[in-house]
Amino acid sequence: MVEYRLDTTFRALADPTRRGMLANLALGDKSIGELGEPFAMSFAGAAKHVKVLEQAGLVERRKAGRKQICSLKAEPLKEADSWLRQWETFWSARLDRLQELVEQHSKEEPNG
Amino acid sequence: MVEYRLDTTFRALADPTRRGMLANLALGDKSIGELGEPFAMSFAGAAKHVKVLEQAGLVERRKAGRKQICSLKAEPLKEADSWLRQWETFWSARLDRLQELVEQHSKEEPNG
DNA sequence: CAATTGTTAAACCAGATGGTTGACAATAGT
DNA sequence: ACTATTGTCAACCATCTGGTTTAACAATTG
Repeated sequence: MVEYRLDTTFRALADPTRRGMLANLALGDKSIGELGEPFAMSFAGAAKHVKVLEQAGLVERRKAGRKQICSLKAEPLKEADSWLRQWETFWSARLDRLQELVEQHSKEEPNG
Repeated sequence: MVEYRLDTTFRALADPTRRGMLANLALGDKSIGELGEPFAMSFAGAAKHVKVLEQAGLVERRKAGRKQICSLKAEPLKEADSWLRQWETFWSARLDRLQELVEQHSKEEPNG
């Protein structure tokens, strides 16, 4: 369903600069210049990061005069979270024994 | 706290082969050969993916005779999920108006 | 039309990724 | 000891990344 999008979403999130930009956008819309400002980086460099976020569907741009205002689009984050929650049982301590049971079933070689 | 680990975790998840391997591991422990089998890929290629997962702390290996059995470690997934849930309010429809309010506060230029 | 501001695009670089092949090591079975 | 199985490692390749600089384009202001 959204499998193909997980690639770009997770990739976009794999960079601290981009996560920082998202955090910044959470406080309100920002221009590309404003987004890049905290990161001691060239404008073009910041613009590349924004483009990655945009291609992942995490930010949307709209023109406002000569600026382009970026706003957060959380939908892909929701999808990524949905995917991650599939694994909830595996980090839930109460179900550690379930995992052990699964192991018992697939285990073929005895080990000491 | 775990910020540095988010980099490697999200990156590891950004590849469909590796997500597939994780899904496979959820069914029980597997050797590297078994993990690579479904992907029509050289053994060495699969081993590289496993290494990425291992460095992200998502799989753990233990020797069992001449095989090395990989098992799922969900802790980093939990951390990634915790990070994502910070954004829950932004994809929750009920709080769309909150986002609008934030926008109002940071907005400086009127747009038509 | 010119100056300023905001953004895009292109060329370039070092390093990482995803993949291959081939040589090698270690274990299990005969 | 030999062979088959399982895995490691290094070399190699094409492509992507994250970053730079520089130049060009677009829109607003004057």
